[in-house]
Order: sequence, then C-alpha cells, then structure tokens
Amino acid sequence: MRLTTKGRYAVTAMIDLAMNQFMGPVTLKSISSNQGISLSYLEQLFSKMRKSNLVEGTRGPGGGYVLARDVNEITIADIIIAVDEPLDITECDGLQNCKDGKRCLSHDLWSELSDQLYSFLSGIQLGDLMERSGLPLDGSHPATRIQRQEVNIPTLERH
Amino acid sequence: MRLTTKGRYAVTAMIDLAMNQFMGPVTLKSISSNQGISLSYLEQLFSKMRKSNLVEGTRGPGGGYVLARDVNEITIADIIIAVDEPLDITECDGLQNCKDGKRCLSHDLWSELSDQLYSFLSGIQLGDLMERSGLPLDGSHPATRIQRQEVNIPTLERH
DNA sequence: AAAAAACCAACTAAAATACTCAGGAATTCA
DNA sequence: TGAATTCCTGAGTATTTTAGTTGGTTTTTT
Repeated sequence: MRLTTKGRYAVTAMIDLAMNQFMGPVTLKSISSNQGISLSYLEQLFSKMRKSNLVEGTRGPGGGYVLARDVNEITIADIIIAVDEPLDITECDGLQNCKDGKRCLSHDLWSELSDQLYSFLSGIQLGDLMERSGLPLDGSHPATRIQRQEVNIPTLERH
Repeated sequence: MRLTTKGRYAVTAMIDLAMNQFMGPVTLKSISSNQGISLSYLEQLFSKMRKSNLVEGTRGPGGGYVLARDVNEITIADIIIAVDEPLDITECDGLQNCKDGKRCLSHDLWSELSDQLYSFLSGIQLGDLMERSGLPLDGSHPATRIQRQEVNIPTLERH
C-alpha cells in the first residue's frame, strides 16, 4: 500500500464532493477551483474512482459527480486504492537470492505492516471525517464524540 | 505523511539490520545482497537514518552499522520520517482561494488523517515486528502473543 | 443550436525514485 | 607502512510517477 500526494488529492476531492453533493451533482470545475487541483488531473482521478464504483457522473448542464454510495460506506482505503494502483510487485518471486529465507522474511514483515495499514485506513469512512468537521451534508448533523477503534496486530508467520 | 517504496526499502533494510546485528556491525553490502537493494541507494538511506540517530556506523574492516537504540525504541514512523522528507507543504497558506473556508477545511481533514496515520505507525516498533517473526535477535525470544493497540480519532476543529 | 458538463487519449513538464560513478576518510590487519 | 575494508559524500543519470496540457467526443439541458 502506497500513500502519496496523489492519494491526498483524491481524498481531498472526495471530501469536497461529499460536503457539496446535497445540492446535487458537483462539477469537477468547482472542486478544481475550491481545492486548487487542475481540472484534467481531477478528470483522471475521477475516471478511476468511477471505475471503482465510488462516484457516478452525469453529463450535461447541471451534471457533475455524486458519491455512488453513502459516505459511511466509502473508506479512505477505497479511495487510495482506486487512484494509486499498486504496480508494487517488487517482491522476491522465489527466484532471486532467497536462500536463507531472509529476503522472504523481510518482505513478509513489510507486507504484514502494509496489511495493517490497509485495515487501519479501511476503518475510517468519509462520513467519519465529515461528522467530525462540523460541516455536515445537509446542515443537520452535530459534531460527534470521539470514537475509538481497535487495531489488531496479528502474529506473523514464516514460510 | 507519505508512504512510498522508498520507505519500504528503509524499513526492510532496518529489519535486516536488526535481525543480524547480534553478531556485530552489519555491512550495507550484506543488506544489499540479502534484500536486493543497490549499495549506494542504501548508503543514501542510511546517511539519513544516521543523521536521525537511528543507526550508528563504524568504518574499516569489521565495521558496518548497528542500531543506535533498542529495537523497542525505534518505530516504523521514525524510519519513514527519517528517509522520506516531507517537502509536502502544498497547503494553502492563507493566501489562495480560501474564502469560504472549504480549502482550509479539506486540508485540515487530510492533515488530521495524516496525524492519525503517524500515530498508528509510531505505535509499531521494530521489535514488535521481529518478535512476531519468530526470528529473534539472539535466539532467545519466543514468538509473542497478539497485542492490541488503541487508536484514537479525535474531534476535528474548524478554523 | 448552443452551452455545459462528463469523458477520453495523447503528449509534456516537473519531480521523485533508484541507481551509477568516483572518490575521500577512518579503521583494521598483515 | 600499506593494503584492504568499510563508511561517507557528492555529482550525475535513467526511469518512473506526478501533475498538467491540449484537443477533442459525447451526452444532456436550455
């Protein structure tokens, strides 16, 4: 799992979208000017998010994007995964100098960590962020209380 | 907070170092061949980690690197921060189109999230990973039990 | 018909990543 | 002393990723 500025742009854009969609579809143009992200970069990001069923677009005047699901059913991990494709398969594929197991082991440790990170980010929904911002969808939600989340670090296994 | 393959290289290298330093200083050459990372890239990474007081180098034959602190006092966040300098200050600095607070708000939400991620990764020590791997420092540590960690998502504030 | 918007693809500029090269400085050991 | 080993440094380079640009097309509304 990677976490770059690209993911930040996507999350930021989705927050903007979530905060404004109660008035109907939100145009990329408005997100672009609100958040200072270039229009066609947003187009690329939203193209991927649309293919991952996170948003839906409608064309024509009055068109724009809306979330494809409820804000509480879209996690930060969903957004980052959609936009930041892995390409990250630099793992030792059984061939290279894996003699003593060291290489495999380190890679496993990292991928365990990466899984933990993923489940951490999967535990945070767009809605969580918005509720806590005091700027709810339709103006009716009060800021909510602190929540706790348990994260489990499991035992690793060697192979 | 960013999390790229560069950070992964650094964490992987540190795990390798931690697993082998009980025999004395570990050379970058050995990490390089174990982990398949180029020597001089490792040199760059370790230069930064040395400046962050995570490792200590000794020169000459028999030299190499050792951890500057106990494995339980080096967190994954320490490593990633050391190696992946921020440069990430693309935040609206009060100037741009911050009229209605939208831009600031999204940025705050992101930086809140980033802080949470940081404290998540600060809760995982090198030693945690190693104990669970079943390959302890000196051959004496047994694999330990599952641990739980509480992560707190605090209320966000607007400004 | 005209305008507004999503959609799409190719190209480009800038930055970050990962590596190479070439050496210097400290240390050990023959 | 001198040679080997290793850290340490900096400059340069190739590749990849990021971010943006350009120039369209399609769909929909007015």
